[in-house]
Amino acid sequence: MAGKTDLDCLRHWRVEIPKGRVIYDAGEAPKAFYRVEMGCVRLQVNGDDGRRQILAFCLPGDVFGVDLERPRAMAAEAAAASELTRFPISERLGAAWRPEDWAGVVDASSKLVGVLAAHLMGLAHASAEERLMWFLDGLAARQGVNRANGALRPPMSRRDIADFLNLAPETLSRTFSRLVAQGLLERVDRRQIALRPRSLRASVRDQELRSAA
Amino acid sequence: MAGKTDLDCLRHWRVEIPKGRVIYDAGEAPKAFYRVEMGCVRLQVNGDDGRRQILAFCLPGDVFGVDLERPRAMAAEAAAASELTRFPISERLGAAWRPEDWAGVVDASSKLVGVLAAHLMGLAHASAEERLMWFLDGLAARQGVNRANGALRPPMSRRDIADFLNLAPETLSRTFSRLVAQGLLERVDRRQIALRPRSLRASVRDQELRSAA
DNA sequence: CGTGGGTTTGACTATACTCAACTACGGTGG
DNA sequence: CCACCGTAGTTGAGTATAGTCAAACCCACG
Repeated sequence: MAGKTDLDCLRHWRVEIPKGRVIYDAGEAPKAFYRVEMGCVRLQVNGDDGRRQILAFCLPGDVFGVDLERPRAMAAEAAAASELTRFPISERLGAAWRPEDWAGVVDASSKLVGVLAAHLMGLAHASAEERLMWFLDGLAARQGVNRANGALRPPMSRRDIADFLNLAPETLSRTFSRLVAQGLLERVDRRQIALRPRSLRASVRDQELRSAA
Repeated sequence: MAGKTDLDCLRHWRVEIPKGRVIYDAGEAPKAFYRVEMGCVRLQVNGDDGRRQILAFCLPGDVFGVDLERPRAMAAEAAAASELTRFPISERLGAAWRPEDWAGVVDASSKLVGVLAAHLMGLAHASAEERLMWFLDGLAARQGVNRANGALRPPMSRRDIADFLNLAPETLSRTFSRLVAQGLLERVDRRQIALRPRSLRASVRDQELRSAA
């Protein structure tokens, strides 16, 4: 969702958002779009029965809220204390925008489409273990890992991850434990996780199968 | 996904697509976007294991393929014999486009985001019965029903519906039967379905509960 | 008239959910 | 500084829902 073009030519400023704050809600008229500079924002749809589905996590560099001209289809909330750049949308929407600006917005929107498509695919026909590994791999690729020990530090709560993967929090927790038992993950400390490199996983699986046989 | 602005000012022409034909594939460079005039197009992601997830069905009036400037995240195939309007994308992407044209593209893209968000929400935490009713309600709202008997005629195969709802075809079939048994649906003929109006459903549910007690 | 793909039904299984208890951490106040 | 409390997370037992494998069926097609 990172914009390739230079959005900084548009009017913008920084804002700080505490954890849990609603940035915009579903149904609102769009007044701005945003870029994440620090922290983590979750895009979500809230069901009428209190359930929620998290559609995407936005990390530093990601642009969100570009679905203009209509009531917001989703809400955006800070999953962690965050710093954003806010790009207000004027009434005379984009009349002064250059083609590059439009292309940047289309690009961001297209990226969101790609992310949602990948998400839908990730959830489809995948077991809880596969979903979690898919999520962690994606997170590691986007946010990077500690070079020393390969540790990963998800900025969002377990609850958020569960709602993202469409799992009950209990199932997520159990799945974590199972992956640790299989040697695919390691708990570095309370909030850090070390991922076994992809290249080693096949052998781990083999051991698993051999010991089962 | 219907474009509000007048896309017809852009260069375009009609194309006919037989059922099952691939319109574009995932990973391709985008060469055009399209509007459905007749028939039905499915947007899908194909898993490496032969599985596929259908992300959206595009009906007459819907614009798709506006995710420009990047390899396609998804494939588009004709779910039924279709007629499309093709809008080619020139190399000098949109240099000659007016702001309204850009707005139209952003609008179509935003709508797709909304559709995917709704889809993700529809699949999340919903039983097979709820998913199917959600799908049929949505289809009836978009495509309309036969005024005489309220019958609905899905243009896509059961297999497509199953892949859209992330259900096994067998489960979908069973779910149809269960809803018919509950009186929420009726099979008019082989391919037509009559939906019980929303206003009557509560009473049907009540009967169901009373007979169970 | 025969063949074949898409669809329906059946029996069994596996996976994730629910309900519930328990634990560990972080923040707060004495 | 330590005790307390509340929240988030983990673990356990039982259940329910949808998936899998397998077979029958039906209409459309040649």
